[in-house]
Amino acid sequence: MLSERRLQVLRAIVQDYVGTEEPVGSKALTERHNLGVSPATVRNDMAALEDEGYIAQPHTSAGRIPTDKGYRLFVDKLAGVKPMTAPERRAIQNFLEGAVDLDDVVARTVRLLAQLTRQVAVVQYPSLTRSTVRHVELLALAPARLMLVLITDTGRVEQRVVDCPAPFGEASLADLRARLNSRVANRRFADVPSLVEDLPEAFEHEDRGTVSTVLSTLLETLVEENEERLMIGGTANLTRFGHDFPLTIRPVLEALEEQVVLLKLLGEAKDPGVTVRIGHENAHEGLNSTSVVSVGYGSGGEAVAKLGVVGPTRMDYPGTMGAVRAVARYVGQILAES
Amino acid sequence: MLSERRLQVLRAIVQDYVGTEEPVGSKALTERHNLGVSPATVRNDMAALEDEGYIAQPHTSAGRIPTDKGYRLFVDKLAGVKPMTAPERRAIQNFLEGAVDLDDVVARTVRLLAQLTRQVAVVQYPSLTRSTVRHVELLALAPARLMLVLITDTGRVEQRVVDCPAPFGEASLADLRARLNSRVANRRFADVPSLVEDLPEAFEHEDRGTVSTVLSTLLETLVEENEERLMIGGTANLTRFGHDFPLTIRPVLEALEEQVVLLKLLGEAKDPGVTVRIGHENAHEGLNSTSVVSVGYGSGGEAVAKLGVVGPTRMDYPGTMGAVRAVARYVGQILAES
DNA sequence: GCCTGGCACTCTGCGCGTGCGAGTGCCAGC
DNA sequence: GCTGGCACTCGCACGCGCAGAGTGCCAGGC
Repeated sequence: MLSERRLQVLRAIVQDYVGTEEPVGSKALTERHNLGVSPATVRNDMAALEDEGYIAQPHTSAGRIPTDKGYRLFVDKLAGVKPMTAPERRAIQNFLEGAVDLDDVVARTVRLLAQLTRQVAVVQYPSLTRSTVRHVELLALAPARLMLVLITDTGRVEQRVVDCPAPFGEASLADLRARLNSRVANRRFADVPSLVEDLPEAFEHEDRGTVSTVLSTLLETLVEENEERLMIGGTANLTRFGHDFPLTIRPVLEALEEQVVLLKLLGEAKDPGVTVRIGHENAHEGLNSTSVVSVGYGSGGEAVAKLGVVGPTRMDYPGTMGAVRAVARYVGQILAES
Repeated sequence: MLSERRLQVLRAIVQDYVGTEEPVGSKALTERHNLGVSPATVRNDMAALEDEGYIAQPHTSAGRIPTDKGYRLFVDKLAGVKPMTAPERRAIQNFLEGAVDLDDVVARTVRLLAQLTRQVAVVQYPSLTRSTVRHVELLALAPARLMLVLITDTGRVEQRVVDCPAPFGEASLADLRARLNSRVANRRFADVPSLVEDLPEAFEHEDRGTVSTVLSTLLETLVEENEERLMIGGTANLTRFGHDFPLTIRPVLEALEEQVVLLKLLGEAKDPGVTVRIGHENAHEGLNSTSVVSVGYGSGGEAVAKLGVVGPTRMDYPGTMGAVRAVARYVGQILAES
């Protein structure tokens, strides 16, 4: 177990390194933070911290920089979440309130996050699985061809073309439309399967095939995961990453283009609160020198999707966590209102 | 007017520079291209080309590199469009045919373009203004609140909530829905306004306000320009841009995040064929050291949207133009089929 | 026992001077 | 109008030395 002072030394190292981007030495530490001890003492502590793997030297006779493990300890034990100031919160709220539709909400959120954190922002569209159905619409495109349109409470619209096994009359269509809506409107997606299970039985024998097809298409749409979309922004902030450019940002840009990778990344965060994954904790190789700060957000109490930022492991964790948390909270509010 | 040989020298310079990324000197030129003359002669030609502003020296006693003006001449007079090979064309077709919906088509197109050209790809979603209406659907959300859903032939779905001035009965709704569709289905957006103009007159006086409101919402949706979306990809290719990194790519990344800028950029290309805008020809400052190769594409004979790539002015123009043209052609085919 | 000041050592980064090579411009000759 | 030759100009890579920052260790003091 590390002594209290050593933890303070680690905290000071992280703070200084994040601020200056340069390895920090014992002397500079004692000057900037009043630790109440001399550089020599700090050096001993640093040696101990290095033995434990919390900090490292880029090369002999340079200052120390935190390791992933060091950042982890910092985030878990040494730093809180820095709350946004009141003016900041107002600005967030104002900016998000101007949104006109779901796309706009997401777009604004991305922009906002990128600006606040000066990092790359990733926002997942509100996912289907947790939301509720606002309306289901059925249109006849042809006698044996329907279009199914699903409208969710978060304003998302999904459409699917359904090829029917047999022609489906206008009357049956109206009937199905009405029955469907009376059963599933304002119900949660998760509840839909059991609610529509017995619907085919209410129809004439010749229509049952079509009804079943429509229902299974509907259920497929509900669970469809690969339709999960996300938006990213602030990639220009990658240019502030480091000095050794191309090598560092190339894999990051590549990873950011893989929606799958990003969705997995956000999905991994199970915590109800803000989740931080540091450096090698990220499964994807290209992101081994980045940290991901993410959190769920939702229109009610429940999380329907995630958002977060990707930045260098050397980032301002308290500030970033604060910004991410605040933005998530306000997006949730906006979604609940609309 | 430049002599034939001088044009050849310019062409050789462009080709070599694009290949090597290094200023090209007179000796190297005569070695790689058999111009039939000595380096000294080439030097005279180069001096002339420099006087005319087609090439420049980064510094005294270095080789020459083409200027924007030089590239312009090269593109206009000296280079054709390099057609794709048969296997390449097949690969494009196969890749695009796997798409399941519009989003997927666009996503695949972006990927493909980025891979083929090894540059940043930009694809605009098929725009509304040129396409036709497949179906208009009206749903009652509340007695005086409707949802208008517009489905286009390119598979795009737009929805709007309409607040009515007065409650609108189920019968009137069905009536309006039927009339609307019989008039506008399969008609081009541009024709819709004149086709629905007199619709309110067919309704009872008390419903006319609502009908007008619905119609104006529909028309707004049709012309809505800010709803134009686009997708970009291949930003990782920016890392191959040059040596002087952060400075060069930062503004480019920033520009790429401004949808407005990109839409304008693509919109500027008026030509029916492939359009090339080189360096300072791009209005946006951040793109002054890039070239944009773009072309319209569409499901029928007509262009409904644009796509293109953004890359360094030092790019393989014939190859890029060929790839862009080929991809546009096949996307058009795919859209027409679906 | 822990902290402290001192000291010798190590390593990086930077400025400077040098030599090399690539490329040019010009000129006289064919 | 083309060619070969020649002197000249730069930029760049390399090597050197120096200063500065930082460390580890040790002996002494609270």
